[in-house]
Amino acid sequence: MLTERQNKILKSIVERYIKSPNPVGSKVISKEINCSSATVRNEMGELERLGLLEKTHTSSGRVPSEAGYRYYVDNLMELKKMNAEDMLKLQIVFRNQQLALSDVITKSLQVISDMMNYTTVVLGAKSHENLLKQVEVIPIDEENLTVIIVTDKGHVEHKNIKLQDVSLEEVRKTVGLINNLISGTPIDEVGNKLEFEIKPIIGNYVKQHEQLYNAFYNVFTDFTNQEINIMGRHKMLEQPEFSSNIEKIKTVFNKLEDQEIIKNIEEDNDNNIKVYIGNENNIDSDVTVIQTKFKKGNEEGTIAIIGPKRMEYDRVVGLLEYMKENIER
Amino acid sequence: MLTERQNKILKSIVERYIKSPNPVGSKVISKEINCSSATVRNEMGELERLGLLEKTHTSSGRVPSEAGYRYYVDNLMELKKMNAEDMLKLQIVFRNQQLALSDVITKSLQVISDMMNYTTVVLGAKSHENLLKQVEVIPIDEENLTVIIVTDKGHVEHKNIKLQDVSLEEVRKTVGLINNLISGTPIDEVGNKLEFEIKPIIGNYVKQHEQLYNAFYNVFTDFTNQEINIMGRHKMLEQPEFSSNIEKIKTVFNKLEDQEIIKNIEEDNDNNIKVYIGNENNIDSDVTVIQTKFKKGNEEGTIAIIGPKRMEYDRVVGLLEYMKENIER
DNA sequence: CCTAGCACTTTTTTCATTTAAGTGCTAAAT
DNA sequence: ATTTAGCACTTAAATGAAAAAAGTGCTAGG
Repeated sequence: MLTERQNKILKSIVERYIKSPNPVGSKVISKEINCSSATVRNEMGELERLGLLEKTHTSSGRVPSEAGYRYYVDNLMELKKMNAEDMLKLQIVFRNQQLALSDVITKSLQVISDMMNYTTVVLGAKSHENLLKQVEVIPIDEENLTVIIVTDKGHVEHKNIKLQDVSLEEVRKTVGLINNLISGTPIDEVGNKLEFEIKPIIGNYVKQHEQLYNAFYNVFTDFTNQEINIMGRHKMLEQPEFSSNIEKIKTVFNKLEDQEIIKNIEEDNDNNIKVYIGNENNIDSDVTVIQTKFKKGNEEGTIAIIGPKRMEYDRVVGLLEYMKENIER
Repeated sequence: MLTERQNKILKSIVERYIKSPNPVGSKVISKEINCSSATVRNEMGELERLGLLEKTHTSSGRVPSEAGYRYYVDNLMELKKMNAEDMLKLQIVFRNQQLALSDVITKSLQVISDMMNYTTVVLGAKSHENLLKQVEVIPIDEENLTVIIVTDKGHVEHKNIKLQDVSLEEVRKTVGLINNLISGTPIDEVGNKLEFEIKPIIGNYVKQHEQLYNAFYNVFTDFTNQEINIMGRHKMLEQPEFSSNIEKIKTVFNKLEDQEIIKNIEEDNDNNIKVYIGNENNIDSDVTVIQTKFKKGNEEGTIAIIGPKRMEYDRVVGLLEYMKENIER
């Protein structure tokens, strides 16, 4: 357990470093806590021995280590209440009664991304939790039609397909079969059921049944199993630790690719706000992911905010708490 | 008019510079054309006076100026026929009979982006050319429903809306009215017609008509007037002239934002392949946009490839020609 | 236990020097 | 009238030495 003074020093170093990314020396801290810089140096040495601080070179000031951030988040950070301005911006979105929940969430995370300069993500429910609810088709012209898929969690997608020598009747009949026989199936198992339950039936009365089956099969396998929305993709460029390092930027951008992100956002078991610092997450050792699950009615998902390790933890956690509250009621 | 030799020298400089971004000196060129470096220097001086070449500093080799690229594209460039490998990759996409045209285009431009390391864009027909064809609704639950909008050009979008105390009947009736009365209207005028032709009618028999009207109004104004697909957004980071300049990257990324891009892609009147070098385009003085309109049946749009000014003009133009051919037949 | 003080380390900045690449121009050669 | 050899000159990039800045660790005394 750290002493009161050590806590104070660590907190100050973390917060100063978050404000501006320069190693923190003993002098500034000594002024702050009214003791000599030598004393602070001794304490810093101790904090370094404990693995909470690091030096960038032998005679540099200290920067927080990953463990240092962890300790800060777990023990030192005080939640700020949101400032009025931020709150106002978000209220405008939340007050809009006409937006579907998923749009409210997406829009407010867009706002957060802009005000914080971090990347934000909304993930819908996982694929095996998304059950096929309904399929609809809208004919576009002779050969093309749009297939709309709705899941029980309210995830909607549409895809265009092209069919030759298949009548609209045949399509509608097939859709009817799908809706009757396999709605309720987890999306990622629909392909299978399509093959073993639908294909044999339509084989009997649809001439181009192979083609029709293939088209629907592809629509369902293309279905983005999980709804994904990434906002402020290139906000990372605003962060000094990245903007000076193109290679880092590239790897992070790749990890933020639409499909990629799913693998990289942690799966949480509970509903609390989680902070994954550096190597604790799957994206990059230099980023922190702060995320939480939300659940309102039958809609659920995860919202995440991704920034540098020196992100404004207190402010972000405050924001997410506020988001969660507002979503869930 | 340039002499034969000047053409040769300019061509060589442009092509060498495109291969690797270093100023080209007189010595390499002299070997290539069998005359002394002094002669080449004289010619280079002349080409510079004509505004086709530039120096990066008084004693540096030459790099092509914007006019130099222009001259190269207009007079010197020889179209390469596509290499077999590139062709094969694209054929796989084109051969897929089941993909709707717009998906074929999007997927093949994705392939091109990957193989060239340039950003690619597909724009659909312009908003006032997109006429509302059909509106459909799919109820999701008590309060939420999905509205699907289809235009005559085959542009489909869906949006979720939330309605309180509005019955499904009322919604369906309203949709029926829209389909009967204002389908055929350019998308960007639908808002108006909604207000003056639909609102008065539903005012009579829908209790929450204000709410219902607002919801539909928003759906239509949110409709992305022009279908936009941007692939390989951060391929720019692979280009040396950008990866060393974060500020440039940021401005280019901003110009490549979804909605922003529409303003920045030139409007062409004819169907030829157009090359917009540096200041000739609206994106950035350091990029070149090569684009062409396509039209097949009632689907039309523009495809564009965006890269550095030193992009591989011959290869890209070849690719676009090939794309156009394949799309239009 | 705290702190003044100092030797020491490392990075950053500055400046001078050298090297490499390439030019423009002159005068001779073709 | 062109072409070319040759050389003085320019600039950027690389190298290196020296000084300045920031900060540390440790010792010895309060």
